[in-house]
Amino acid sequence: MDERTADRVREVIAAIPPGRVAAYGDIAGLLGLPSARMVGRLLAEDGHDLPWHRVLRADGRPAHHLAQEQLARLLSEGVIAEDGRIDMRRYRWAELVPEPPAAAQTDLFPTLTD
DNA sequence: GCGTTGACCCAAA
DNA sequence: ATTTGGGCCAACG
Repeated sequence: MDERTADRVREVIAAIPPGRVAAYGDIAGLLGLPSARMVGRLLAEDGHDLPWHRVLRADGRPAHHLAQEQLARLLSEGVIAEDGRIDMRRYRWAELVPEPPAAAQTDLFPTLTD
């Protein structure tokens, strides 16, 4: 993964508003990355500056090792976990768009669509 | 090059 | 609701 792509990933994550969340796969899909693992990998080594707590797994559960801290941080900005799980339907920010439905909201991230 | 190892994802059982 | 299995892909030894 080149630096350029890494920067785009960081941009997207940094843009997630407080109180909203996104799945690793959402971000990967948004940028056209081949695998959601890449997002997790990036955060693992270089996520300290980013709002990493707003990124969770697709099922609404936090990353295994960071579960406590992540849920605590989310809670402090209004994202309530129920039984250790976040309701993605309510808090999800970015959505993966496999096939852009007509003139969709492509202006959300004009600089990232290439 | 090959085998492991992950802040992953999804369909099926 | 969980577990299993397959697919994914870069980094490391």
